[in-house]
Amino acid sequence: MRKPKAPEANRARILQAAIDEFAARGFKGASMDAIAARTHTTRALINYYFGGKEKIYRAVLEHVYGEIRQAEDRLALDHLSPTEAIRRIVEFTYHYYLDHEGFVRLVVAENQARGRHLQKSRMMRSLNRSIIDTLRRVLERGQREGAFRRDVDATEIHKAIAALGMFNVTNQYTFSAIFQADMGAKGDVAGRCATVTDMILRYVEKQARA
Amino acid sequence: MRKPKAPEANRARILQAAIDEFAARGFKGASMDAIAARTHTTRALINYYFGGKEKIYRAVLEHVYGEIRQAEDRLALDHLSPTEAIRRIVEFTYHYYLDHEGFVRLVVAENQARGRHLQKSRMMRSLNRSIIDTLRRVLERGQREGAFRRDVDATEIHKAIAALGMFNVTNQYTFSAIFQADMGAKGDVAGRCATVTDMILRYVEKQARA
DNA sequence: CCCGAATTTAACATGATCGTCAATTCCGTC
DNA sequence: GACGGAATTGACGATCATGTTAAATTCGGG
Repeated sequence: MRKPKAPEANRARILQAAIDEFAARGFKGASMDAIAARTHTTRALINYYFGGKEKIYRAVLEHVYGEIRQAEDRLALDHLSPTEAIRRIVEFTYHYYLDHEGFVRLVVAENQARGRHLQKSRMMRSLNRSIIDTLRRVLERGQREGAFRRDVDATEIHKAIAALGMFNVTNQYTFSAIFQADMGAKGDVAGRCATVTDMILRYVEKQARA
Repeated sequence: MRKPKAPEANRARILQAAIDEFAARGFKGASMDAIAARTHTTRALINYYFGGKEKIYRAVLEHVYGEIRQAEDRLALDHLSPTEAIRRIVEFTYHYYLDHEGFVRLVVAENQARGRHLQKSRMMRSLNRSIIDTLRRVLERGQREGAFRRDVDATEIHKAIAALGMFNVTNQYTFSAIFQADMGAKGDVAGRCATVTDMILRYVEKQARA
């Protein structure tokens, strides 16, 4: 043991502040001083811990991606019917984005940067197999039971779920301003989530309902 | 008449350069000097024409939104069956986003800024009624003919079309990096567009097909 | 041919941000 | 209680970006 002054706790607090700052302002817009201010420390200390803006940004990305994958793995789907399992996945995803706008904003910012920082992170490749596998298992089960169509691709379904769920958060400002329709966490959230669930289910199920 | 040196042509060239620069780097990331360099002029001249970074950015937004709405209005849907009309709308939107990544990136950037600049622009409100009205007319026609469900909302459908089309462009970097699936303009574009069309049609049509 | 207003340029002043480094504080250990 | 390395800070220098201003240039009209 050497110097357990506050290294771990401090590191975690700084990381959380960095998540908030990068989510709020993007990579370029975020200020190291602002992160320091959020934690009552100094810019120099953050560099001492993480080694620069790029480095701490990468740490932020890895952290938030790890969190959502972890949450996805906690979904208990085995005892649900395929239809109910899909419904649960969609609703979980829809609300996860809604409740973690910071995560969504980080993903968007990273795409605006053309994935430049993500590519430099090796750990991503392995971390994200699980959600697709989970979805694929449900789809195959539904196909075996005769409830789902045969020609649906798990990746494509995941993409649709992500797209519909993210759009509700990412485009809430322009869309609601232009079309005067509630988006994000405002208005009839449950109703809009049900619409998305319906759309996905109608696509994967063999016969239309109602 | 006073001094028609090169004001209009210059102004247009500067605006186009600004569109490219803001699309490539976002509001904060964009540099007035970079815009000037793209047009072989100087930063001071741009300020002379537009009056500052905020102002020219607003001009950029109004211009690109005007362009897409204009293109949408050129869709000739009256002689198509409701189903074919929807198909055409989806395919048009999907490809418009693909072919105008700059527009998409501007929309994303503006949402990341929480629509701060868009709100300051009065002209937006009026400009964007048309696409929803067009869609609503098609849906009502389909309902009268008995092909479409009664409980579908035009705004909600437009949202879904926009979400699925935009995601293909906006999230191509993280998504394809993580899930090794082609996105954006790479891979089986036609096939992915067909998937989206299918999903929308299955949602609005009364009975599932195939 | 010259004037004056519209255009265009060069240079200035200001402020923000980042990384680094030497110096200082802190705390467990001997 | 002194030591030594980890933790933390304050200050510096360099870079970059923005808006302004005063000067210079251009061109149509008188």
